[in-house]
Amino acid sequence: MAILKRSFYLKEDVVGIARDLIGKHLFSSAGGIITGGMITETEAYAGVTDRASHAFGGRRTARTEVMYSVGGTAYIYLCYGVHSLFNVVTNIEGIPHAVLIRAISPTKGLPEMLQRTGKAAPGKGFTDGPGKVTKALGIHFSETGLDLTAGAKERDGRSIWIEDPGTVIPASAIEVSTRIGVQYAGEDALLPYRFLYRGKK
DNA sequence: CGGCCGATCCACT
DNA sequence: GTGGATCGGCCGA
Repeated sequence: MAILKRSFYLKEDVVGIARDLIGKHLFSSAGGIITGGMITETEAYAGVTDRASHAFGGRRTARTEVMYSVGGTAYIYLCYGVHSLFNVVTNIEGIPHAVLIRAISPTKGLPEMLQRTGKAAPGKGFTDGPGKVTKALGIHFSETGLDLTAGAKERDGRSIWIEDPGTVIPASAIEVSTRIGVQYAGEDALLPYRFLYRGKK
């Protein structure tokens, strides 16, 4: 597998990147322990014109500043005071596009993921939500701003990266729908910006 | 500085 | 199906 290069993240079509991230593999290294899995659910957040985005209207705050970083940067924030949500920043520096990783299918480091989540076995509902993905991978919102293109090179004992297994996911295996939990976004809540991997079809 | 709220999850009915 | 947890960020005063 090859680590996704900067060029993958620099494209301006954030919705296309969200779709292309389905089937890629997300990895996390913490203190030498590597965990990861295939990305099976994503959502695109289209920056200043998207009411559901934290950067809507060009808002810049200490938290959202990371969204304006160069594509290939991790934007991780705390949601509901409990969950760290992991996003991939896309597009060139200055354009706050991002893709939320909502679910993965575990492929590496399963024992560690079970330990972190307090589960006995990876049944349904194991890593099928954005808060559960970060918990299983040991990702914390304090790690926002990490460079996703640095590979397994650790910074402060942590690193996060995405690899391309080279497998082609047919369009028929990807389901498109509206985003979750963004009712407040008005008509933007109706945009088809959510992608789910469906094994067969 | 005070108050409200969230790109969620889980326990409980 | 529903409501509570839980706390940083954001906004208004």
